[in-house]
Amino acid sequence: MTYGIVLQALADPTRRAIFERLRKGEAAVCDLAQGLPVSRPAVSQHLKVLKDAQLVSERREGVRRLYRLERRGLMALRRYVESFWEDVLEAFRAEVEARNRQPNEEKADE
Amino acid sequence: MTYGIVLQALADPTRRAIFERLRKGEAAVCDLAQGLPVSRPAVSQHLKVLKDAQLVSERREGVRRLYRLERRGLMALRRYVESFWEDVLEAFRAEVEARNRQPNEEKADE
DNA sequence: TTCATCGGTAAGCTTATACTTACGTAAGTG
DNA sequence: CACTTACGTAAGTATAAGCTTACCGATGAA
Repeated sequence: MTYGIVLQALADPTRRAIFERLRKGEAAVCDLAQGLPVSRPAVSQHLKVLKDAQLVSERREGVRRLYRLERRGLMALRRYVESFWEDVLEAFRAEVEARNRQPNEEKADE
Repeated sequence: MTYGIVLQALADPTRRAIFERLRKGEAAVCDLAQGLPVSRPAVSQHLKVLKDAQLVSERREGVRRLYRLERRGLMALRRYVESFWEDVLEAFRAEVEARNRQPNEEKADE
């Protein structure tokens, strides 16, 4: 049930850019802001959203705060997508099979 | 780069409700609207977004239009999530290994 | 202490977006 | 033909969301 907030967090392009940047390893807020067309406070706000979605986590080192990828949010999203994927594949298989069985007719349900 | 539009489409709760409803099989617009707290035109607009994201497809049957799940959008999202997932898992394994090598440091994380 | 750096938060603005009602159109029915 | 049903779209509106600047606390160095 937590995949909703994850999807919403990843819907924004700037947040995705931050998220994808963290793939290369942890980074401080000012480092992240430097590669983006938005201000540092905007990055802070985005990081809060990502953190609430458990997509990133934070660690303090002196005066800096290093952000990194966090597994839980992505795991929730993965579960959601995979369960759907199985359904979609199953529906696809059933459709192909029905088509092969009766290529000239419509299929009945169940 | 088509996963962006997919994420944005699935970020909205009403659209997710529609999407998840179609798991049970195809449905017409009026059927979908009946189970939702929004008007039928709103559902039509949401379906357009889902269709643009290749998450659903449409088929006409008489005066009705039956919508169903479409694989391509979900496939794009799945690829995105899986590639990230591998990175995250790899980072996690590396972290665990580093922790095991030097168990004396303070790592009271969990 | 004083100063600089890092970064979170508040306030305000602006655009995006999700919703509504009203209307137009295509397909089936009497 | 008229009439109904099913949808999509246009226009307008209200709220959400992302951005900015300004401000403040926390940390570390001189």
